Amino acid sequence: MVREPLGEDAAVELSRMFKALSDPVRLRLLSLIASHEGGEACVCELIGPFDVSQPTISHHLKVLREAGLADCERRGTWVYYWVLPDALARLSGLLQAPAAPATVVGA
Amino acid sequence: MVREPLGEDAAVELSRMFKALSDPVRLRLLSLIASHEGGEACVCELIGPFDVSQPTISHHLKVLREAGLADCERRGTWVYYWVLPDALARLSGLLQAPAAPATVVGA
DNA sequence: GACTTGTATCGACAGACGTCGATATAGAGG
DNA sequence: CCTCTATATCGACGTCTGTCGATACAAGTC
Repeated sequence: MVREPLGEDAAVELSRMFKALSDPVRLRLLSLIASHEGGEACVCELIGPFDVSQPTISHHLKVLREAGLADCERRGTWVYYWVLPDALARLSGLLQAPAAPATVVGA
Repeated sequence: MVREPLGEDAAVELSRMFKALSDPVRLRLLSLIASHEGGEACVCELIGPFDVSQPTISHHLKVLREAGLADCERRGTWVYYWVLPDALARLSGLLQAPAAPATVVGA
């Protein structure tokens, strides 16, 4: 990001991912999933911690999935979600550069 | 983020910063500023690259400022903007952990 | 002071977003 | 097959957001 200006297409794609992170409920969902044992969590464990309804949680999980930040799988009655580390790593790397102006990260 | 669930207050604050990154124009503005010589750019250089009006660019710059991602200073007729690296580094660090599950980053 | 250029603010509008209650779908178990 | 639990989808509602044109403000120049 600090090396060269972001292209228009790249900016559109990246902004979609950041938009998925731009809601407090979704951020907490993501961190609940990521910090959960085994790196995955059942939806039924993700409803209690919030003051919003079950359909709203389901909506937010869908947004995270469609942004490519998480994925899920049904196992019997339950659905389990996990974070996609590569997506987060990509965003992290994008923001990282400006913070270390003197550090040679190359190679 | 992977260590422990994000608190409600922290999530609200962080989501505000991510929201500032959730628009393609703002992402490109930020990268234009960051990649500009000297790490800062005059507003007059930030209008040409976009298809939106000058008031819209001014609005987006204000959003970046209010999110704590950038700051500005007037010098005579012109106003210069620069990125606040610490803010980006904080977001970067938050997203970084899940990407390196086996790497010991501690110490 | 009048004029010009650079930047910010204002008011309006269309579209997107977060939320809800109601309801549909999926699978397990009687 | 009926029921129960878990999850997703639907339709509606109020609010927030990105955009614009018009205009205000700031600073330099004549």
